[in-house]
Amino acid sequence: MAVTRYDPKKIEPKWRAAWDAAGAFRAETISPKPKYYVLEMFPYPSGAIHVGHARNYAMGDVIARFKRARGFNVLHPMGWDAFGLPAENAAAERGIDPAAWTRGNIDKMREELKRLGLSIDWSREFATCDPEYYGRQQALFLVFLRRGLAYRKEAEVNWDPVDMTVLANEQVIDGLGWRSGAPVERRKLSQWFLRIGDYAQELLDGLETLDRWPDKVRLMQENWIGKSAGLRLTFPLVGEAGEAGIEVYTTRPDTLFGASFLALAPDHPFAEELAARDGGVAAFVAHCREGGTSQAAIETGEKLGLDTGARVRHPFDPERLIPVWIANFVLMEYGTGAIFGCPAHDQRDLDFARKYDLPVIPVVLPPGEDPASFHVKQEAWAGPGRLFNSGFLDGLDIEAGKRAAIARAESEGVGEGATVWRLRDWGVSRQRGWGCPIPIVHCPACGMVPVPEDQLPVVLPVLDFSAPGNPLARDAAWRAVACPACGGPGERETDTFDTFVDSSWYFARFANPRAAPPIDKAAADYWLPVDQYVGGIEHAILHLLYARFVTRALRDEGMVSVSEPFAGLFTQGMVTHETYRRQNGEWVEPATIDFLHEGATRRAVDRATGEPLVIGDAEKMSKSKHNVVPPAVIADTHGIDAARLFVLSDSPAERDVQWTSAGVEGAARLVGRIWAEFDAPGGSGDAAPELRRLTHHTIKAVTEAIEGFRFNSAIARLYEFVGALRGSGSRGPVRREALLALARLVAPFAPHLAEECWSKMGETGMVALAPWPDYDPALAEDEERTLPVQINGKRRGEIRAPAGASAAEVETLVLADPEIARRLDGMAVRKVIVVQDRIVNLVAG
RNA sequence: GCCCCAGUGGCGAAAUGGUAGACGCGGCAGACUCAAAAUCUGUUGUCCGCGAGGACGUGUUGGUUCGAGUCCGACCUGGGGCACCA
Repeated sequence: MAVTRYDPKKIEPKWRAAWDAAGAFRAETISPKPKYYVLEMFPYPSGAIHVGHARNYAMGDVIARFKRARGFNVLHPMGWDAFGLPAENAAAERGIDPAAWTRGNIDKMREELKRLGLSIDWSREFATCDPEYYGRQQALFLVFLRRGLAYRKEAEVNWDPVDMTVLANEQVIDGLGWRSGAPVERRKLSQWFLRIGDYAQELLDGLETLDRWPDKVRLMQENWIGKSAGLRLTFPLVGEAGEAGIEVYTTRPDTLFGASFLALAPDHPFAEELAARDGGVAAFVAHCREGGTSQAAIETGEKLGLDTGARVRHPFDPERLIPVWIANFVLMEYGTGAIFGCPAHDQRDLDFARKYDLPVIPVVLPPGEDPASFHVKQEAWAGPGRLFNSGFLDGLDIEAGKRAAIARAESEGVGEGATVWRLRDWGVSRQRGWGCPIPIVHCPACGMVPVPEDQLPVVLPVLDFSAPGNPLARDAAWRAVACPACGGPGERETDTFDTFVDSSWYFARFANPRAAPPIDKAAADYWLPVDQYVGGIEHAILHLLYARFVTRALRDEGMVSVSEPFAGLFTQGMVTHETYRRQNGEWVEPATIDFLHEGATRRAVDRATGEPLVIGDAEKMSKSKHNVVPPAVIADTHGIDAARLFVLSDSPAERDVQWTSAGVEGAARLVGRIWAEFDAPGGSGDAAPELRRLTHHTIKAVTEAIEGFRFNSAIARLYEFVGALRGSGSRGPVRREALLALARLVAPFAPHLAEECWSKMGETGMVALAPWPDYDPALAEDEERTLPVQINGKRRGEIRAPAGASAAEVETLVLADPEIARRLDGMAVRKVIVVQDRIVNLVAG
């Protein structure tokens, strides 16, 4: 057996130093090889790498190392999504500079990441808080401004009245500010928006081309974009002069004759107009605003309405007058901010009508119902049927009714078919200090003036978080600046960009991160799109949609050539860990626990006190639950290779994996067994043909598994191969071929081990740069097959047949087999089904 | 409420419509050891049988098929996304 014990603590750092020294993972700028761009979503520098990061980057690394071995010029970069709230919190709590805190975290995490043995081109590293990066982002914003894709409008923010600061949505907990505990108010501020809506149709259509994205993500984006087709039409106001009317949007124009009220959003212009002259309306509108739009208010919120007294005429029946209400459930941001209510065929409208005693007029007759006796009681009918009580629409089905109603509205000039999107324009202003400053100067004479490109970057000052609020807004010296247009005194914009802006173009910057322009066109044309993007499902919508939008906007400016930034997307699962609590509910660290096994049951006790602990569900690792396992601890015990093998082997890559110490020990055993094969002198027997076949079979299986992201299956094949290698007791050139193949197959998963094995075989150069092993398809399969034989679908025996034997040959063999004949027990064979090389089924009776 | 996904041994899981449970964990037995740990070997879906072997078995229930974990219908359970979206 093995002569030496495999010691990852010594071996792993040795090979990392060797890769570094050789610059092994530097991507070539110009190369005759085909390119392959692998990218994992870049991390926020929180301060520590956890096992979840390790799994994420290990997956990308497997792909990167595999593609490199397959002859691709691979780009596998790393950077830092470095702006954001945690730095501000740390700064406020500890009175330190957020920049220094972030830089410190980056330095720490870079070292931890390097310990994972990732094949990253570190020469391209950057952080979004580098002025060299965010200054170029400011230049991109100028492009958006120039193209009319950026604009300013009033929008609501969460305002903490005690801390006097704007809160991010995640800082509002149950309607209260997370620090002050004060009820959060809605405040209107003038803010910057990007016109993602201009690209709604293209972003929707583009999803069809993303055939290497998970269906789930495409579907989520489709729903988020939320295209809906309907009718926009105007109800004329009674007693108002001329064209005055209220425009509504509906997806159910077929039910127009069932309209019994109109409802306006509380902030609808006409509602505000009414409020200005009617105290009752004003009070109601104010009341609606108070309730706010907090999650709790919406979920438990009562449907409230107020009859304004105004009346409109039905567009298809001018004699019919319809009351105009204001209702708290109507949103100004969607459609026209006004709806018509058809209580008979919409549950929410029905609830509202019952509450305020409005008429319920059925206009869709469900199949099998009698028009004379059909009534809607407490449940609206949203199903199919024939229209009735509906004038010119009578007798039509719902779809025909929609078309007819739209056609009539258009011919009479009262409305038109319209498309409405759920997708809203992207609000990018944040009233935060630790972010990319928006490059605008407010000048009393010239208004809003963009900072000219040659005056970029607008650099952040040293931020003082000792007082509440946005430090940029408090920094008078930083704010004061000469107007770029007139030279008079101006003030800098104090909003910074949403951090999603930072992450929506970084992949293009990696193509040449030291280039003078934001994006080096030639380099981007070579590297983009990202061939394989890897990240968490939590970014399925926002980050991935914003990046798709920004890429298109930059394409229209001629800065990149692609429309889609990410050709392939893989969404990986999380790493979870069991949780442990004392009887009093306190969380306990796994490292301080002893586990007692009694047969198949397992108990946890406190190592120090022996107190029995409650073993809870596996949950995402988090500090608050004390179930975090830092990779450094694993590196010191089992080695990083074992950790990489374990997190990739125990579950399919897209699913969560539960971290267990037993599981890592199993992976560490595999590491030891692989090493033992290389370290052992070899057996005395010779099973050459079988080993040769198994070698080729394993190469084929592992290759296909990696290509399909089935890393768990790939590693299972490695386990089998090592087990067979040990059992074969083989020696000689066939064994050497098998070991060299094994080292190369292991390299993407356990790269340090693979290098050590490779060098043990006397190979020069590094396995990280060695080509992937080829297999001979003919050698990968057995020459003779065992075919199960079924009788009437039940397995009743098996026969041996040459690979590729024809149906007739197999049939002859089966029918001649005495055991099969016995099992047939005199039954006549009516039909023989032969699936080549797989199975035989006899239909008998 | 709408949309989507998943249910397979004690556990994580595998399986182009073709031998269900590969591989790992855990368990059991054995080897090595004074002993333990580590390591190695064997075994391990359930039931019946001394055994050869047999029956059953992929959430439930129907169907398609020579053949269904896989395809289709209904239902149950769990998970995810969206949500006063007109």
